[in-house]
Amino acid sequence: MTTLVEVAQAAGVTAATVSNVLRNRGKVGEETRRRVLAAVEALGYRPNLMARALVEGKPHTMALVVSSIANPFYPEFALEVERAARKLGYFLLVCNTNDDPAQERAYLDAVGGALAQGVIVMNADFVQLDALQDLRRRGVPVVLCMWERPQEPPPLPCVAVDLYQAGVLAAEHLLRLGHRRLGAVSGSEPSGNHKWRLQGFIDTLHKADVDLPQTHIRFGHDTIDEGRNAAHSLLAGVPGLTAVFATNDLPALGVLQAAAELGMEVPRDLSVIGVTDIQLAHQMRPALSTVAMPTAEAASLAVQLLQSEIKAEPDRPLPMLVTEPPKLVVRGSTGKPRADR
Amino acid sequence: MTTLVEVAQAAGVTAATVSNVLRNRGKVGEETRRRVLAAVEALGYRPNLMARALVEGKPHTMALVVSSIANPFYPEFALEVERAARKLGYFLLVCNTNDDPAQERAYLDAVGGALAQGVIVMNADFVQLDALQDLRRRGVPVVLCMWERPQEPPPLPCVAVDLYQAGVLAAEHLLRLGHRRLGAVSGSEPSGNHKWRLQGFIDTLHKADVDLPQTHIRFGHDTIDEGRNAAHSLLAGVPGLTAVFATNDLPALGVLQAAAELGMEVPRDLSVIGVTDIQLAHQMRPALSTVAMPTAEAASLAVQLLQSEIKAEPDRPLPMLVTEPPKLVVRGSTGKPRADR
DNA sequence: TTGAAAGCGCTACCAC
DNA sequence: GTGGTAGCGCTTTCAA
Repeated sequence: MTTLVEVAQAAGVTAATVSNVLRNRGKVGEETRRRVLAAVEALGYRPNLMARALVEGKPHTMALVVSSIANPFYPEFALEVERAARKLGYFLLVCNTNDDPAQERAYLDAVGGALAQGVIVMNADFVQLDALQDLRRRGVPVVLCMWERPQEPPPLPCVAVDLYQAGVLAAEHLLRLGHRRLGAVSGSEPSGNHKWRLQGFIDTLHKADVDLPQTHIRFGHDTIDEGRNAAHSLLAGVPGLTAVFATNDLPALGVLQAAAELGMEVPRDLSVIGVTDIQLAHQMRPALSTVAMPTAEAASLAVQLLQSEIKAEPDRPLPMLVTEPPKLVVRGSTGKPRADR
Repeated sequence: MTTLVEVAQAAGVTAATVSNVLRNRGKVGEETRRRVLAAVEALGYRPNLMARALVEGKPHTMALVVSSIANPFYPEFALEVERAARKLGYFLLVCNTNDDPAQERAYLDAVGGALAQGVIVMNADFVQLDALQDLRRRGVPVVLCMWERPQEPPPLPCVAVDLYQAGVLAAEHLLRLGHRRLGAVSGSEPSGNHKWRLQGFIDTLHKADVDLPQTHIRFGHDTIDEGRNAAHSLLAGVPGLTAVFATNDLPALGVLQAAAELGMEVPRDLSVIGVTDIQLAHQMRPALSTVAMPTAEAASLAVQLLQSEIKAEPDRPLPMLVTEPPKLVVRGSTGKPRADR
């Protein structure tokens, strides 16, 4: 590996000068600069980022902790985070925990060990808020992203999206279409993150004097397969449903499949709506109606917030950035119920 | 941030001893060790990875360069690479280039600057083999992964999968079912990476005296949407097709959708087969028949190969690791053609 | 068994 | 403008 000193020797100057040239820190003669640049080129020199990070006291890296990169939402989100981070001059280290607490700890320790200057953690059912608080107390900038209920903030700096509102929008849409017999499929456990979305849905139905009994709800995980299974159970257990709200797009796609398997036509026999608007939502046929999260905005806010945490005084009050509200996106999977229902 | 020296002071020893305790480099008294560990715990000390990397001459990091993390294959693959890398004690830095050469260069420069010890680059139409060779000449360990034609190796260390064979398997499967009027949708340009798969398909048909004229082939990119469009064009332009081979799963899913939109039932009216076996392939309905790539194996071989490149002599001959051949996976999207066709 | 000291490659500060 | 030099936090000889 070529080092600064070698370049300096080749150019007949000293390391300090080479460094000045490379960082554009004024004070460099035009001819010297030329010679240095030539030497850099000739030797194929690349500055050692580790050394630079060490002396500057910071690696130019942010970390993003996600639970499962296999869930398509995360790559899509990571893409946006990376874009935002790069704009600010950071590399992004994607840390995939596979829902394994040990692995999450390992990554957080690494970040604590200056692997990155700070970390964005995606809010998920299993995140250990106290571990994150510990990390923050030790001085590591931490941002929790995609907190779902701005009204009840977590004990960490966070980016929040009002997803109670997502449930409201979904319910209003289905009610407006005339649905009165509804079911729901949750992509998390009853006490999990999706509870707000579900509550928004239920509350809105109630206001319209439509009931959503427990028997019309299924809980599971955030996958197509579990959505399909839940839908089979729901459609078999509760005849006459005309619409299903899934708390996420992946289970919503599963519901779509279950409907197809049962010979139901969507949206004629069953309307289906999800939440998030992942790419698959519009790529499927029928395309999925959904409540879109402001993904790119959340990603960019998270990066901004992390940067401000990196620069912030240690004991300022907990900041929370709230995104635009989610938005209804109507596609082919929702429609009026059949007149005979 | 707590440093080694602070821990040492707290424990009443010197930095060297703390280091010895932490690295388990023998020669430490039982009681000293205890005191040191206590101090580490009390101060919440985490070793600075940058400093360690600097003195050891290597960060414990590998980089993976992918063109588009939005393509679901890459996250699935990255997951396996990370798993394999972690087993060997490396962190994985996922570098997403978005098919942007400038961004790719930036990442490769960073790796050249010791951001990572070496880099695995996913083979894609746009990878710049010469840029990678330059990097390698500069002493950076580079592995090209998913080279599609072991018989014609690239000028870099690589992990190859025989995907000509994938075309062969797909063709044999369709022929065996009785298809004689076939079409193909390629997820890359005619001269792109998928040419081998397509060639395997064509050659195999020829051997069975079945022709695949140029008019039965559409070229595009590796997405659902382009697959759908290509299929619409194909099915409109060539009536009577009974089966379509897509060189990748994503376009294959697009073909499935186009068929549905045209009111064709799969596999009764049209058989569809893809290549790769991404997760979506079995999650869709009908589930997609496909030729599965040995993804996990390729990932693990890539990591192994990179590690051996990291340790290798500079001028040894170019290594190539070849995976198991791809395997046919029959699901619901292929079947016999209708008797009247 | 423990300590002292020399760097790893770089930046930043202060002389010249 | 340019050079010398002191560290950043750590590991690793080599002495004690």
